[in-house]
Amino acid sequence: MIDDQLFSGKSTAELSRDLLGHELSYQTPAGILAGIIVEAEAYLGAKDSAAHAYKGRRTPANEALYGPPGTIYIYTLRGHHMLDIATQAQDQPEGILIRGLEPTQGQELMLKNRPQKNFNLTNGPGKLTQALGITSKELNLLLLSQSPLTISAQRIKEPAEIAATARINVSSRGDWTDKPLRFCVAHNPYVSQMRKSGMDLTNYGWQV
DNA sequence: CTACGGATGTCCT
DNA sequence: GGACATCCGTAGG
Repeated sequence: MIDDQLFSGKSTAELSRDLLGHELSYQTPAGILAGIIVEAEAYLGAKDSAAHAYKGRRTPANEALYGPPGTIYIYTLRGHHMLDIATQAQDQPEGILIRGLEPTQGQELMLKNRPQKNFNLTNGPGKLTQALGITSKELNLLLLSQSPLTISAQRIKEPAEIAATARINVSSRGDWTDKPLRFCVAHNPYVSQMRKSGMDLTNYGWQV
């Protein structure tokens, strides 16, 4: 995939929404692991009080956000690895956090990496990296196009409905706390914190 | 099935 | 020494 094709000319919020339904795949020596993106959050750089680059904060740890579109940003939070993609031009530190995946390939490997039941396999940002076997910052700062990670250029599935909500575990950040910058496939069971009663177990929230 | 609180590893101040 | 873009087990309805 050409990174520019996927990321050009759109706001980070639009890109987050558009990524739903695309397939993320990871080529490993043991095999290919892949899943459809069902949840993503946008973080809007220096002005966004919930973002790592708020007020232009720039450290070795968040350097990847300042890279060109398609730069992989891996960071750890309380011992878990998070997967982000930088979306805008160099030195414009906006990015997308991938928060939920519906597995499509390599589920046996995922279960080996993360022995958990049902949707618990990949329904959260720390969970999906564990299932994929991303246990280091090895991919940090790489471009998607130069890495074993790829995102399909087209949607594999069409969401029946897209929900936009406040971002998860972002609190007390003024106006930015409640902005609807989290996008997910409504009723898909691999969306984090999805209530059982809200799940569509027939079509998983996709158009039929 | 939901809500809550403790565990947890880095990074930055 | 504090602050986290989290996860899981347990307790209670």
